[in-house]
Amino acid sequence: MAKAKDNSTIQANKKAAFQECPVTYVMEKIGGYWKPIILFQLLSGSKRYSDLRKSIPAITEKMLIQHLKQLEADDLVLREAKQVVPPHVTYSLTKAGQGLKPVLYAMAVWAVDDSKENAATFRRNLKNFPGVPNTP
Amino acid sequence: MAKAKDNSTIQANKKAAFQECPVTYVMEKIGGYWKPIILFQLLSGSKRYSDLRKSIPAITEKMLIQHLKQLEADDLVLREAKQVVPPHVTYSLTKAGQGLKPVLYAMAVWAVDDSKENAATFRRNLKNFPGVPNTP
DNA sequence: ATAGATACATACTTTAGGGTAAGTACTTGT
DNA sequence: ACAAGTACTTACCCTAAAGTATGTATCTAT
Repeated sequence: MAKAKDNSTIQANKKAAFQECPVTYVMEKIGGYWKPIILFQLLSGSKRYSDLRKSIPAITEKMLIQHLKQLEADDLVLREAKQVVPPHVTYSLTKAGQGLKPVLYAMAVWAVDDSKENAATFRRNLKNFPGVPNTP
Repeated sequence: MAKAKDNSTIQANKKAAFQECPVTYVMEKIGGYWKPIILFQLLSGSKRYSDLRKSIPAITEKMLIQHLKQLEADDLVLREAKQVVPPHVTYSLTKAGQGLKPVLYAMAVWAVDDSKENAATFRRNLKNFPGVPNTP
């Protein structure tokens, strides 16, 4: 993981929010660009490291293991390695990880609703999203 | 808002995830240290700017309006200003904002569950959290 | 012999977001 | 005359997270 300075306001705030706000607690565990996507992939069953890489082509290996390690440390995914050579490692959701299903589902429902209810806004957002050509 | 380079991988990935992953869509809207806390404050009813400041003492004014503006742009909160002088501005949740209630609730439920189920891990996390004295 | 597949690791750079500090405009109370 | 309260704004700095690039060990197939 990335090193973290012990005495910075940002860390203090993070800690406070982490302790007091359950939503932040969840964010810390499933936040970031890749974690939700990885978790989503694992919702459909256990996968090998290389399978994950293939099903998420845009992710770099660094990001992939980094987040897998983090998810493992947070007891959301389980790593199982067969002691063979060519290595064979599978990742799956733990019980706690499975428990996130309703949370992810609630989020997905809201997202679809929200992007439908104001489809115009949604499209505008996408248009104004940095790095998107205006009329492709 | 903070500037964002138009041609960066991070923005491209963000956009892709934003488009494809509903969870990321939600994260973009309620993620960050402060947004959940602000939203939580507004769940209990509309509040004045100064009230929000008082109920979230640790937040700076910059962060507060910055996120309020963002939330307003995302149509999650509604800003209402009385044209008087001393200004009088109230913020409340829009319908879309209210719609987040089940999402936030699901997250809170999971968080409590998770931090109970492995209370030891939770405490260890807190202990190892950067900036926390080992035995206060 | 060498290329490819497996599952990582590690050094180094960039960027988005969060933080600090100070200022604005206008009015009321003392 | 001046402090205090209202709701912001703006310029500048710092750090954590994301990205780039390359390396490692072992075996199999060609």
